[in-house]
Amino acid sequence: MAEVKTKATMDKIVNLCKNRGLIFQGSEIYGGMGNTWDYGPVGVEIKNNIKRAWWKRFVQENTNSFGVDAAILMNSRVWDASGHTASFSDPKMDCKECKTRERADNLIEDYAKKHNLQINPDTMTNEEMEKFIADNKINCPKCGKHNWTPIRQFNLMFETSRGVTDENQNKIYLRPETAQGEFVNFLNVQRTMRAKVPFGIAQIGKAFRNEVTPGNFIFRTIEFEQMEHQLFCKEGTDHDFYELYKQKAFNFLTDLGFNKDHLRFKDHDKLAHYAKSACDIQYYYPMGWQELNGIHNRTNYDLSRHQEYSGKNMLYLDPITNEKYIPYVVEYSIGADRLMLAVLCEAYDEEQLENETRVVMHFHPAIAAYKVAVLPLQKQQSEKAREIYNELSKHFMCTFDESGSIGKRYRRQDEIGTPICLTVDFDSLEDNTVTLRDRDTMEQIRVKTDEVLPYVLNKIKF
RNA sequence: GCGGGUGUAGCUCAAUGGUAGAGCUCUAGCCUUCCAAGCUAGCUACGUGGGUUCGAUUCCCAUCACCCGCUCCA
Repeated sequence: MAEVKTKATMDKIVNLCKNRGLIFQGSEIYGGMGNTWDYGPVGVEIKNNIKRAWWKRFVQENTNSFGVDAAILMNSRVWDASGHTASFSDPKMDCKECKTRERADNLIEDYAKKHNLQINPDTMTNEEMEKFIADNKINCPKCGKHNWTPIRQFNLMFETSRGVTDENQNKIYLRPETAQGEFVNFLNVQRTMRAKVPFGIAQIGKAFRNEVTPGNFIFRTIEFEQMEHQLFCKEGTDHDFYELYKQKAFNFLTDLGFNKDHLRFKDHDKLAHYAKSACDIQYYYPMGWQELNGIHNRTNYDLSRHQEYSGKNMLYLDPITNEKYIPYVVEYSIGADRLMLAVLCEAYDEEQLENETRVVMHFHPAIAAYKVAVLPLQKQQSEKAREIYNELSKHFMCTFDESGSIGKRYRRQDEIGTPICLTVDFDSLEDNTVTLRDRDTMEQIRVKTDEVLPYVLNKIKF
């Protein structure tokens, strides 16, 4: 692997985002709210463009794929079926002596194994577990002392309630992943789109996890957006689709402008309960190699579970062979916010000019917030520049800036990655030509005003 | 969630038990025909809540947020 180099540091990215209107701390005027971030005027454009590019590649150009937008709040039984209710919540206790945290059920399990006891902590209540640990003097495995806090339930799912609250009766969850929205709509999509296996269901949407984890800016947040594609296929073809989507995922990133040396595949050491095989694509973030997206072979686990829990028949009838089977699922999932962060890091560049440093975001033009910045060289050209701005704005996002020197305005646009600066000068008023200045090369060309639109549209194509 | 550290303007940093100053940025005006020029004027801050005190940005407590480490991340 070639040596990985990047000029981006997390500090520089965070500062740029704050100063240029990309991303602000959540609830900032109230002192903030941990691990939440708000996208500003520039950031929301970039994020939307990222989502649009992804949707184009995985829905629009993928003939046998269909989009959905499922509800964030789902019937609680969904999470029973998915396994989240059981495995996303842990009974934890802290050792008051050495401050380590242990899972109570694991402590009991280890103790039972050592003493050959037939005990299953999964069937015990918290009170029973506390009593068992006290009665049997189970000590802290780290410091050997016995001074535990009471058990506290750590549920990674955000809870809320429906209607007039009656404690547990109406407890529902904010979805901890979007995938179940695709699975529960498998039958609906298949029937209404007359879809034949293999086909895909894609979704972009928010998910929520009540984690205590430090976030690394927008890398890990308690509220995040996932972009997912579930491919439903026949057992036996699953491996080939798994490899295919690994490649598609990788190509999507390189098409966005990622350097291949900043990406790598990483197979999971430990597989989740549903997965037959699992692989991440990692990106070389400022804090090191971290997961950017995952490709999982989920087998027919999810649909089988939903068949079991919902009582609905999830069998697919192959119209040619007349076979009936529950399809396998190859999942491709990428975090929109993580991708946003990776795109920012990848685009970031500093160029040393004569006496100054030029910060440039080399986004793919399709990703840039503004496609064209319209700049009157002097205020005398403002009116003409406004006309051009109004016309171009009908086709894509533009920005207008008439304050400060022209060089300063170029710098502002460089910092948010605007690919084209359009300058209106004296001659423009006479002969209807303008100067287009390229963000990456800093080269300038002179074109007729009616040539601008086709030029830009061609440039921003993804 | 635990331990340690930090918190003054958009940013980087000062000073002070008697309510704060600079540079950059930003805004307005002048000037200027294509890469952060210059001149003039201006906006903007002691994270929040208590306590001690005649008086707290400064001392104390709590809280919130951030940073580092741990823990967690099927």
